[in-house]
Amino acid sequence: MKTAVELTQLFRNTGRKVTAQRLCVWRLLEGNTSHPSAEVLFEEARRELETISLRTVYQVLRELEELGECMSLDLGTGASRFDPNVDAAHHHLVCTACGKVRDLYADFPSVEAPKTGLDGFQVGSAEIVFRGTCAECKSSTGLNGSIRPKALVS
Amino acid sequence: MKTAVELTQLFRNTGRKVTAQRLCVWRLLEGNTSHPSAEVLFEEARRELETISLRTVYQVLRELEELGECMSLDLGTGASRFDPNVDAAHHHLVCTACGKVRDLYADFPSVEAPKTGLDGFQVGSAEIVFRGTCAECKSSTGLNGSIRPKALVS
DNA sequence: TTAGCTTTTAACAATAATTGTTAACTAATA
DNA sequence: TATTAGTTAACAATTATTGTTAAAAGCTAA
Repeated sequence: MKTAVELTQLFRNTGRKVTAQRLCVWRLLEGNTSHPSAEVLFEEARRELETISLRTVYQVLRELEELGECMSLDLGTGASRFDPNVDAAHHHLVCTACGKVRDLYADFPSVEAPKTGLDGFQVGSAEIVFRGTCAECKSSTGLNGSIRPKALVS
Repeated sequence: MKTAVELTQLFRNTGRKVTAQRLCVWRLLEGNTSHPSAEVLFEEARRELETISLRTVYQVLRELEELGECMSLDLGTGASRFDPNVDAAHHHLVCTACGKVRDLYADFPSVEAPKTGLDGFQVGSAEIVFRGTCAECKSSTGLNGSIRPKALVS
């Protein structure tokens, strides 16, 4: 987790200007464990910077990703989710009812690709996605909204 | 893996007519380990049934999914991939260069969610996605095309 | 402080995957 | 064979995301 000063350095060092938008998106993401989508970040950012555009949020997210400050996750919830936690190895719990994503810090020592039977496939990373129902959705009457509103309702 | 006769029964038993389109899509998927997208299945289906439409392929895939005959996978390759292997526990190797998906049959005994620290999250399934480079892409000069052409080129 | 260059914004257009819609046609089954 | 379900074509629509353009705003180096 970087400080604002370090981030500023990083922007400068990579030939980028230190703008309110870049800092804002980064600040909203920093230490954020809710895995927000671009849209959600946009809404939050607007509270601080009323004129920020969704376009800029997307741009900044992509930059932060290029800089290794966050990663985008494709968890089948419709939109990419952004995770600032790029250092610690962790996995994800995805609620199939409401789309909420939680981190799971657990060591799964056996999770490494076998040496044989890969036919030359070179494995770089392993991600585990646990799917299920979060506490709120379990106790609710199904009013939480679904993970992909339009796609699943039909 | 069902036989054509069993599939026919299944369609009839669920009040569906046994059409050439339904059988065709199912046949193309049956025992198929290439995790094709709807588009790919459409192209293959057209060789047998020149008049089949992409719309119908999507419809049939969704039906087969509802019937538990296949599952759709969201592996970050842009389009959903369809897997007829719904019985045997297995995981996936995804080539980040060309988008190819391979099955990985390996037992990862430790991969089950911990009992504690879940805060009421009820885990239903665990999927492991290994990302890396397939043999062909490793030995190629990068002419294989990327996993998400438009999205990654920019 | 200003000039210059980068960013942002707005306002669109575009793309890709997928689903919805309608009407006409075709085919399965009772 | 009549009925009903399924298919097709031909679109429109949706959602997430990126591209584009021109104008305005804002960093920053000098």
